[in-house]
Amino acid sequence: MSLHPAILNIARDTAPIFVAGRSVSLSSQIVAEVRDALFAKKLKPGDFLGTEKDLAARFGVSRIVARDALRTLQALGIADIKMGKGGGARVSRGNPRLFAETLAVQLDLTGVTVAEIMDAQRAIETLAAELAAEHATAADHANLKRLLDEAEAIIDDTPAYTRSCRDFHLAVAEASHNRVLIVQLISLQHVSWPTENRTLTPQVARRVLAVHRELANLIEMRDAAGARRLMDDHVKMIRARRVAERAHDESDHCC
Amino acid sequence: MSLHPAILNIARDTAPIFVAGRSVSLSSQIVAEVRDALFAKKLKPGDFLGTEKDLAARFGVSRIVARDALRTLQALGIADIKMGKGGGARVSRGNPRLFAETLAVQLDLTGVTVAEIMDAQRAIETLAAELAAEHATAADHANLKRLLDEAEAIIDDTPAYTRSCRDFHLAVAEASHNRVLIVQLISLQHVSWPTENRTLTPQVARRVLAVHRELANLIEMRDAAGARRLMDDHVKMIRARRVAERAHDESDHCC
DNA sequence: CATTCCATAAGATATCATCTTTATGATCTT
DNA sequence: AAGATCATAAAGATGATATCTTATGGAATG
Repeated sequence: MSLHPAILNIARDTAPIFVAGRSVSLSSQIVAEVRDALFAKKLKPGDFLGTEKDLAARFGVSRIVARDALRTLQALGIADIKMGKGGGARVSRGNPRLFAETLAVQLDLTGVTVAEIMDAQRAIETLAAELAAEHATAADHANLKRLLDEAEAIIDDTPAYTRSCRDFHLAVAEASHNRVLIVQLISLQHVSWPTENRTLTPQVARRVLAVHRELANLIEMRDAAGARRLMDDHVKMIRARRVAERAHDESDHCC
Repeated sequence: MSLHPAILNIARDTAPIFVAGRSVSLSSQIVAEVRDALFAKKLKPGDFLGTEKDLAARFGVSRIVARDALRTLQALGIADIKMGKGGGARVSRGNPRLFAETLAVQLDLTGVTVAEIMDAQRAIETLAAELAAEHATAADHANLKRLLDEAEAIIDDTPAYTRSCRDFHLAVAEASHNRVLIVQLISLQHVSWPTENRTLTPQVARRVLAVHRELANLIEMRDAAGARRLMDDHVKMIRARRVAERAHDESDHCC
């Protein structure tokens, strides 16, 4: 039997079992079933969920319904679907990127401001810096230094330097070894980080690099409180710049 | 024309336009188109996306493909779909609950620990307390007091008291008036907050209530630094309790 | 206020197209 | 002749299409 028993307990009969009232769609019930099985540890990443035909047969529904359910599970990042022989749906390993985009969409739809995002980013990054100072490994220290050297080499290439700075901040979060903070930072960067940094002057770029160097130093010296304070000030500065940029954009659009 | 122009620029011909290679599915291309239109501010919440038939006709695909795309957009929280006359798909207003569940699933799939979640929660809640002290309105203060009185009345009803405490923490986040922090806290609570609190003694419950009262006071007195410090200690305490509970559960399962 | 009508999503069924893995077989090389 | 390599076919799966029927929700109608 390829399908996990947890999935089967609802599809125990050949006849359709969902027909009562049809208050919610059949596909959403399948989705709920799989999600709950996941939370209940009856399913784990990598487990085979079955092919479209499998699911249709087991739940006593048409292939369309099974497809709808798999489309939803796929969008939710719960299932990975492969085409071709040996294909079908499997329980996904986590997908931070997909999740980051989902958050980005939701923040966009909610209409949050840059200030709100940057404040949340400050919350995440200050703790990340603190925990990085406590938990960073030699590999983390080396990675931070590599990024700093790379940044210094491309300091005049504004787009590349901006990307490098983003990677440095992410590397600090990775050094905290807290995957929740990492995922949240990726999400927020996806929304907040500019693709082009028009107001970045060489002077500012050098000051930012100096702060990053000091931050890497504090982390390596395991000065958690110092790293937290410096990151706090640093992100406050970034926040001020972003808010100013946004205000400038708005006034541009008005005129 | 009911559909937004941004959607149309890809469906400019009657003949199928996606046929080249079919390297990615037609439905995913429609999804990408809508998502990008959203990010590019060509679409905003409430905008009509069209009915299944509309989309199928405009993109030159079958109704099933349009369905698949709508299923995905729905799962991503981008589209709301209504049945019946006058129905169809519209761009969604934000849906924090959906998002919270998505995060919960991803954290589950990634296999993060309680400690990681509680650390992230500390980051969010300490800043929320700080900002609440700065931005809370009279309505926020009243809401916090109402929740405290409610908690005192039901302090012996453990499940209800646990829920009330969760609501208090959420109310603090709401008093910060930062929607990103609110959404993130909802997500984390969805994963971390126990449905039943077996190790909660009356003594601990009273101490928690006292801390909450002091926190509400500091917020009302606009003592941002004090509120932050107190929340920091409070969440650290909660973290210690949760980690201990989890360790106890693990050992239970082993024996 | 209840009823009817109708547009719409939800669901079912059948069929074909396309993709991907796997097995097979022919050909080339040693 | 044995083995390696590449082309090809088969099989199993999703992707896509067409055409139905059914359930639902809203608005017009009585």
